[in-house]
Amino acid sequence: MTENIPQNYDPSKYDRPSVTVDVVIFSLVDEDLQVLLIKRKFAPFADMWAIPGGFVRMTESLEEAAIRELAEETGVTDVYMEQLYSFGRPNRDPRTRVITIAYFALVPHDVIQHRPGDDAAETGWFSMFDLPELAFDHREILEYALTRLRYKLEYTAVGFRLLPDIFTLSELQRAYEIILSEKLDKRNFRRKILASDILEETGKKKRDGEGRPAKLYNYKEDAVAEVKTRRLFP
Amino acid sequence: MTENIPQNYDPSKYDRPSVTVDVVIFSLVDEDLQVLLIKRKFAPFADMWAIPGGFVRMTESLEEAAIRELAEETGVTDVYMEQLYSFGRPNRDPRTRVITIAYFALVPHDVIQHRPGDDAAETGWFSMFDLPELAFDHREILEYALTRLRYKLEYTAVGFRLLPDIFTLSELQRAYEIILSEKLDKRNFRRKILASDILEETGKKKRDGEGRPAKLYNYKEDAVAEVKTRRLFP
DNA sequence: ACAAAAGTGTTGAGAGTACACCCATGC
DNA sequence: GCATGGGTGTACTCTCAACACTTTTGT
Repeated sequence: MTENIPQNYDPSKYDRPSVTVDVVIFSLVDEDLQVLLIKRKFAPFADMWAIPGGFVRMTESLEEAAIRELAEETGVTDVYMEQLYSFGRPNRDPRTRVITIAYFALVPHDVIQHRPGDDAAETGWFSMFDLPELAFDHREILEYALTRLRYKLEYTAVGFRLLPDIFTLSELQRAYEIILSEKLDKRNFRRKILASDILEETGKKKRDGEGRPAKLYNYKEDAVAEVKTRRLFP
Repeated sequence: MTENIPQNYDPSKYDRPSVTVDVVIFSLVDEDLQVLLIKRKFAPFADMWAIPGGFVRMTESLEEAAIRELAEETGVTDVYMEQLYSFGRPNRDPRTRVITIAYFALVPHDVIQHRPGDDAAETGWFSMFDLPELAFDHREILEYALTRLRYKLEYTAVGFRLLPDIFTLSELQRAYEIILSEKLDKRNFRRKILASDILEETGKKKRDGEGRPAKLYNYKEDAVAEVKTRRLFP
């Protein structure tokens, strides 16, 4: 039950931890899987980088808090986001007990609005494969997020949520290769992605630079979030 | 980051929600997947059944809190348990803001100690397929837990964590059938389970009642928790 | 000997994997 | 015409699914 230690205790009587949401914001930047971090200005961990996040307000749900944090940092709302895990080691924040519910979001790079405004904190994009020193237990959270992202790519088809609205199959394959850190076979990739039936041709073609123009695809809006397939890649 | 809305705010200044852990305790009882519930004695939801849980103490981690709750209700500590999801809709508890981190545990029925002591709350086992009316959003939590349990059974081999230390393959298959609510093919089941290489023969045989005595198995202690296989069942 | 549950193999279908060449365009 | 990236098919292997009879025990 939600509380019953004894049940007649007023929950408000107990010591209460602070509760935050942290949002791991993934994007593909420069052929790299990157994550948005914020530079802390104050102790503890002053001048170190940290995952964007903040307190859960008393009137908003956890997911609303995560969406709000995401919007504050990126100006974006309609992206793939899911709850990752909750972290609550007693001294993860040296000041006081802070429990954080971590989310992760997949954001197409082209929709992100740089907003140095708001809380005026310095932000930066960092490669997931070359992270700076991080505040709190944030490295652990990022590593957990990467594991989960890779896992999801293997048995669902969320990868395109990191790409612009329309994209080529080569771009999608490159996204998968970057995140999984392994090379995939072009023909097998295309067959499987198309077999999952979540993409449709736009009829348009991408003509830029050299080479044969590529068909542009978008994803079907009615595609179920969790495409229950077998693992997409070995 | 863990908190930075502005960063120099003392986290302790914010309004803080109460934080609980709720533990969905699964067990196999009478050829049925059942869950342990507690009868509430006080408002809100007086006399309704609820998932056992309680406040997270300031000095314990979330997992420690879940283990403590589990031990309080069942007297058992060394079982399979994992964090399920965090639920935080603002009015899920009508009294005040309560965020709960839900866990689920798989407990072999034979190790459970009935303990009507402790908080003297009435407890009961209920079929997951015939639940009573539940307090708070606890029905939602239970349904989520069942979905997750079924999903895990499909691609890992945690099913035996609901059985006694040693068990027969028929007992294990029955456990899977009960939880998945579908009949499985005996030969295919045995082949797959044995192929996953997490069980070993004890050399003993179960001789009770009629029929040919069955080999008894136990699971290898060194079996990795997450057996990364393809889905075990269709 | 018979009732009851344990145990065991094979076949066909579908999915996964590996692999190499032609196509459309820009310069 | 050549450089660049896009696009395509096939053969082999492996996994999955369907399916029925024999074995060992207790009574």
